Amino acid sequence: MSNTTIKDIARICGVGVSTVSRAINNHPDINPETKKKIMAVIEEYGFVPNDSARYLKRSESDSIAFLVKGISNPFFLGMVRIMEQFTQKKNYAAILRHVDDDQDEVSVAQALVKERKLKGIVFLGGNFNHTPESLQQIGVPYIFCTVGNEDEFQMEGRPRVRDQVRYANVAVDDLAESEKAVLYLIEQGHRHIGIITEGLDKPSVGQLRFLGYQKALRERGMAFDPNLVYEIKTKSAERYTRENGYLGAQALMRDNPGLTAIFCISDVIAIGAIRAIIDSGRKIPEDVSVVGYDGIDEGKYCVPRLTTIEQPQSEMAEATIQFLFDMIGGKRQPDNLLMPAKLVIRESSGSGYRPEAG
Amino acid sequence: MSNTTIKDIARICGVGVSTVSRAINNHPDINPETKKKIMAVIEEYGFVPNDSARYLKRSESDSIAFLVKGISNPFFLGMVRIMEQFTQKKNYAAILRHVDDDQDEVSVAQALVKERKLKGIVFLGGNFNHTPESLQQIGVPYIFCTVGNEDEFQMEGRPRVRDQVRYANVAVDDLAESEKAVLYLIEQGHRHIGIITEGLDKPSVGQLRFLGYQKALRERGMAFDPNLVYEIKTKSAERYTRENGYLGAQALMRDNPGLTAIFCISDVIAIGAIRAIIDSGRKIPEDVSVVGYDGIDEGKYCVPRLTTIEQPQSEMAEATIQFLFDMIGGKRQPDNLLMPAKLVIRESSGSGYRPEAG
DNA sequence: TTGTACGCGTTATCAC
DNA sequence: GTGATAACGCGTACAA
Repeated sequence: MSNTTIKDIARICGVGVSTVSRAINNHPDINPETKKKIMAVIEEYGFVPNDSARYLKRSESDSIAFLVKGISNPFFLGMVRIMEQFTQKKNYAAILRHVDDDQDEVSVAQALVKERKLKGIVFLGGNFNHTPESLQQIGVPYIFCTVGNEDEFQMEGRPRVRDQVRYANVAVDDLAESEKAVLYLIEQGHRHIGIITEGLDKPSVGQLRFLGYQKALRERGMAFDPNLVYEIKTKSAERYTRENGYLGAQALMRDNPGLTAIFCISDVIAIGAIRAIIDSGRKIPEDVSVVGYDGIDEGKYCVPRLTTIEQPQSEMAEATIQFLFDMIGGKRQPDNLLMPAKLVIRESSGSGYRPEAG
Repeated sequence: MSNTTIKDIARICGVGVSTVSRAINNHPDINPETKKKIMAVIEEYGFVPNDSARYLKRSESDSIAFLVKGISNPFFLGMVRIMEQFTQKKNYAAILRHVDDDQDEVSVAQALVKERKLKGIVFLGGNFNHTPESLQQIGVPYIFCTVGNEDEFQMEGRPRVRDQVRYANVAVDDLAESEKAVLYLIEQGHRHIGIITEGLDKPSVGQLRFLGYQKALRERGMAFDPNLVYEIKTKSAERYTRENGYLGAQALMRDNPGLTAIFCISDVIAIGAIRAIIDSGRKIPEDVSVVGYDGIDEGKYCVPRLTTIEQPQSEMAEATIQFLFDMIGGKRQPDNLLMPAKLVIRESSGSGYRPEAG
């Protein structure tokens, strides 16, 4: 039977429930022999305490939660690993949860705070689209990490949430970094630079990186050509896919005979683009240069190796978790932390100067 | 304050707690106006019911859990998505949880069964190393999917768990499939086939696939050469990495001048191997052929495209979840389901016949 | 060192 | 339609 409770164990052992409880929780005030006997019975009957009851009873617990938005991003999972280790060293319990794309992570957070008496929360991924009210109701320190920053969005005169609630945020400056990537391409002599992006119609990292692309062009006095923009519009949740990169590069090459470079807002997209370029018979980087964004492992091994904006994964993870614990300890106020990313030049990009025919 | 309870809401609204409960849970027997008023107060105070208390009270709930072992395997996550949809159609709730590598998934399952009153469980990933006792204590139908099969392990006379507990299992026949891959290479004329594998000292898919490799050689009367085996021995949890594939291929090429093919027990490893081969100045597949195992998306886009054993991801997911619901409904007994995989020949493999010098 | 009794926050079962 | 009240399983004062 699966419904064994602590009472059953107590009855079987001929002791009180509190004694059984003490045995389970390694309390000091218990006769070693009694404990041994109880543990044996627990083993025999396969008794497992009901966590709901435990958490309900517990008034507080040293634990923090990692809420990852969007399944299966290897970049986040690497960060989670680092943060979990840190958490463990602080003798806190780490709770890792995925949040579906159509779920509101702040609601999940609120429920978890109540249920597990969290001390703090780290939000990973997704875009910032929360109301000041919902944020205020979280009730424990929290921090956003690698979440699309709201600051540079085109907000139609809507007041910034940041001005109403002080929330903590650790991120790379998406706009500035993608600007950096495109400036690099321009300096290499590229004059027809395509971009594969997504989410232009809403606050998103895609939008931010697109704005950086535009800014770089403007800065160098280059005209913006909508023809050079491929926007991924898949309905499905997963948009950062190789397939979309493949499709995007195909379309850009078809519509722009003079194209010599493509900036992709993610490495995975760039990998797909590379495949399409090669399949079209063009060479990388001789005919077309490709630059990605993220700095994932795959980009170091693909052929050719990918030039990319590398996000400082471990630094971000450490800064985030340190910040959270500082807030929990009352040693620091919520703040906006911008981390510097690095342009890593590898084999997928090169000069944009062409012998020129026309 | 974050400690608002249903009682507080009731008091504020001037109603009883049961009325509030009815409002929250969309019960029919409630005055629409009362409900509206209550919902407004709940909204205002940001009240969130405590899930621990809910689950504690609830005697049963139509929900099943997906326990994924090992963080971040895109293959599992694709399957989970399919199974979640199926679950939703059956009007069951799906609970997705990660299990750390050093955690026992069966223990986690037991706790979850108690806490959330599960109807069934799907275990994904990891190796089968459970005792009959622990399995029997789960108490609800469960099924292993893509879990290292125990059947072909070298068990040193230990009785098979399968003979003591009838557990359900859906998997690809790792041994037979990798045998298939190696037979293909032999038929292509390869006579010096390396293997990059892992976990030879313990029951694992690595061991199984290695056995398939050996069997293929034996079958074709080819001698087994330990020199052609590279075993990944990293301490860290992650062994299926590009880096390990890179290192493995380097070592194999160094130790075997006549090497013309490498079989890798996973696609990710194969991708790393490809990079090492190219870096060494060799051509794929002209000089060295590479075959992977899994059928991940990355293998369809890498350069060259990867020849691999493709596991039937969606078929496995569907078979698994269907089987679980059949068991829940009492319509089917636990059983062992072997799914057929497919050898997909792409660009990374070719003929092993060489002009021959020596 | 051990046992009894209460309460954690919620839902379900009753009466009203 | 609504409001008391008894569980759910556990931890913990407190008494013994």
